[in-house]
Amino acid sequence: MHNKSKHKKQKLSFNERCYAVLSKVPKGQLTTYSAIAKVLGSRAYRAVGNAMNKNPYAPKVPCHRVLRKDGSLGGYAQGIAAKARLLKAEGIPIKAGKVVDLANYLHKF
DNA sequence: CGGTTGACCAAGT
DNA sequence: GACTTGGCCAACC
Repeated sequence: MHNKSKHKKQKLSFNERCYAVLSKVPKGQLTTYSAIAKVLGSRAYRAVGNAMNKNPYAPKVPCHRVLRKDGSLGGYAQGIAAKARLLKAEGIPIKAGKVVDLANYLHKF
C-alpha cells in the first residue's frame, strides 16, 4: 500500500530531522555537525550538537559518527573516550583526539 | 516574548 | 597549536 503515514502534516522538530539525516550514515563513514545542518538547509550547527546530546534513538542513530569540522571529536554523552573507542572499532584511525584524515571518511548525502 | 544554554565555527591572539 | 572572542541558531523556561 501507499504510504499513508502522513494523514496530518506533522512538522518534525529540528532534532527529529537531525536524527533522520544521521541515521543514513553507515558504519565506517563520518559526518560533521555543520554538514547535518547544511543538509537540513540550516546554519544551526550548534543546535545539531544539542540534538545529539539528547538523542533518544541511540544506537540506531549513530551520533558517535558526528565530528567537528576540524576532525576533533566534539562531545559525547558517555564521554569522548567511549566515542573514540567506537570509532576505532569501526576502523577509523584517531590520533591525538582527532580523526587522521576526515575527508576520506565523510559520508556523501 | 525575552533570556539562557550548548556534543559549533571562524578568526584573532 | 592551544586559548579567547564574537557570532550563529533551535530548544527550553
